[in-house]
Amino acid sequence: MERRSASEEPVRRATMKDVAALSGVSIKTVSRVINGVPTVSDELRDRVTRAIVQLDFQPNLAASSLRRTDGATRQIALLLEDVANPFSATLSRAVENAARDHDTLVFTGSLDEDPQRELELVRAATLHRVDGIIIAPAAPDHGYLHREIRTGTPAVFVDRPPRGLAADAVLATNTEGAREAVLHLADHGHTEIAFLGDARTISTVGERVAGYRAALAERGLPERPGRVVQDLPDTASAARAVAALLDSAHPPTALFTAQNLVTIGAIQALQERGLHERVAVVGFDDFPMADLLVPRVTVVAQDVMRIGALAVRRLFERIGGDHAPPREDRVPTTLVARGSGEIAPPPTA
Amino acid sequence: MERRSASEEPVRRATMKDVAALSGVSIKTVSRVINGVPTVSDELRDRVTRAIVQLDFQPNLAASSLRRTDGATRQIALLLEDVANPFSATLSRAVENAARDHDTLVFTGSLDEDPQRELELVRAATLHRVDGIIIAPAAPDHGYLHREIRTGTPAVFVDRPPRGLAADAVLATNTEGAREAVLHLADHGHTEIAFLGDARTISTVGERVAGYRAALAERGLPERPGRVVQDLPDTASAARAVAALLDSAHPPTALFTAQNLVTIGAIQALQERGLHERVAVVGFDDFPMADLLVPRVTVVAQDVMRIGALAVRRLFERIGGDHAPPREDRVPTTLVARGSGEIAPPPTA
DNA sequence: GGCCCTGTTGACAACGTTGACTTCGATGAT
DNA sequence: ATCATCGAAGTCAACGTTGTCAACAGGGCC
Repeated sequence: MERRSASEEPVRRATMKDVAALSGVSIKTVSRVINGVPTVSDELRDRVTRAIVQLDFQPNLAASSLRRTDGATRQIALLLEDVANPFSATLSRAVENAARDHDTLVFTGSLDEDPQRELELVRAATLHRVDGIIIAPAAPDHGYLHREIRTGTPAVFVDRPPRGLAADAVLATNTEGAREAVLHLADHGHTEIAFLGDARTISTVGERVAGYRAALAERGLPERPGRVVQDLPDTASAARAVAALLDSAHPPTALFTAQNLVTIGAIQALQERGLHERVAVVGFDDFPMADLLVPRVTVVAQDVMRIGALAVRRLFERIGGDHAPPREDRVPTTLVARGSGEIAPPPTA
Repeated sequence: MERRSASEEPVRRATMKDVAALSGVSIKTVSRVINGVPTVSDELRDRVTRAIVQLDFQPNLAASSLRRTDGATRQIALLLEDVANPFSATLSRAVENAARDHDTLVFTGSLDEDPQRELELVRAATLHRVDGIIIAPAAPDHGYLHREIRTGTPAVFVDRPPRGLAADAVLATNTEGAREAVLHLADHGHTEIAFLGDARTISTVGERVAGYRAALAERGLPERPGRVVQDLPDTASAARAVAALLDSAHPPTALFTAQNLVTIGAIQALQERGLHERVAVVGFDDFPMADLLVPRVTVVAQDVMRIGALAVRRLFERIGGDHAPPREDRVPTTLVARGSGEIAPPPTA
């Protein structure tokens, strides 16, 4: 009768030494087999391979990266606003997929728009000696990253460009996307179009405002005072801002909402007043369920998978030793017309 | 005139040796200061601390975990169905927050319901010597994990229990939640309630069917043939299944949709037929936008943050050396009535 | 047959850190 | 004054791997 099964006992992991002993070769030869060095005879390679399988040997990556010249750890960090929001989650998936091709694992971390948290997470990432960092930054200045880049941890920015630092960036065509959204509304007859966006400290907001203004100018429309509302941090404040606009002397007939949560807040406000079939809305950034709402929501969608894939490619070029000057890639947006952006203005303005 | 700035040159990272040299002590003393060993005089501690700051020294975690007896790497893996889906994303956030308290970074990986991918990712995780694994499994059998657990990588299951392996699990009260949902529909007058779920290989589905049947029995309602539809892998197939039910001889007046994507597919199908204000729906799992749809969607919500926090706590107990028999924690669900679940059946049945 | 070259293998040190042990001087008891 | 004791510091080896270099065997060439 067996008591607590012997298999419960913790078991030591096999090392190269064990593999070497079992296959009757030197440790170095095991190392060569593991790393695919060609100058190993077929016979030894066979013996070693069999021993590896038999012992379920996995090389110790820590020891390996400690000794190797490049010190690669096969892990990168992905720092995002919040992994629970759709944009970040999709990006995370894109990065994971691309990193898989490089046999690399991805740490994800959420910054919550908190510069302090950004510092901590970058610090944690370098402590773990990640091979590189992809970051959608929260901090207003990224000079602090210069030190990390110099010590061999390259960084690629996504969604938002670096400030106070020359580094690679993969960004959406914010200005063009916003312009297209507002032109779309104008071309459906709207002359009274409001802009709603989140914190103006976020550089994408500035670009989107610029696109909004460019479109108005292009169609010869005036920008009325109070029509550009910024610094809306969440859904609720966006809803309040829309309510205030609708109560103003000259309510807009169309809204361009420059961010996800703002779009949702705006829709809530319109629904509450029963105006969701009357006031046109185009949002920046697609979101799940956008085509289940009534009306279905027209958006300017970012190609998030592409952004992620490009960022990873760029990062691995840097990891591979590319020292070319930093580059900024822009990924085009797509207008997805679903209904809310095609609502015509009321006949009498 | 300076050419390419000297600061572009890669810089060697400081080691304990550098810190020791600068502060005039032995490497061992530096190690003691880093690890907070009390038997260091205040003066030396001061000198070392200053040198650490001056050199921006960060200990090499790889070397440390290589040498330490416990071999801790301060990283855990979180393997999920797909980080881009809301349940997984929220869980990911919960785990990240909890892990932060342990100065631990989190690798996330997506399994896509692919058992092969699960094996690969677990393998990658142990290759990186993570301190532990939290997994929402895809594979039908987890015996393979026994080896990893024995070699010192504990695993905690979330959302779905382990099979063929004794391991900790943190799960929702699936049966009770489903029962509550169906009772809710019955108590609003429905006698013709359909069940729609995803792949029956997923154990949660079985529990939810059980809850459905329990509720029917409790209210003395018969289970009509064809009313339990399973194996709906995505939104589109769920929509088709609902369409088929509505076209049947005895269409249900209420739907219990046992998973996120199924709920969304069902709503799409109802919207297409203009029945979304006629047929009652209660979904398992909350989802973003559920309260923006018309009608707003009644759901049985899981406390995902709690599940994540419990899983991390349990994992770190294991990492800390707890050898108690595996435990299964159940986290209660909450019914959130929003409208779609309170639609009454048509007067004439 | 001797020499050099090539191709395969192994011995050894080193990566940066920590555990075990030693050293040294000061303290306290006798 | 003497010796055991203790605290604070240091020395050394080891963790598991890889880079460097040396050793060796076999083959082709003169």
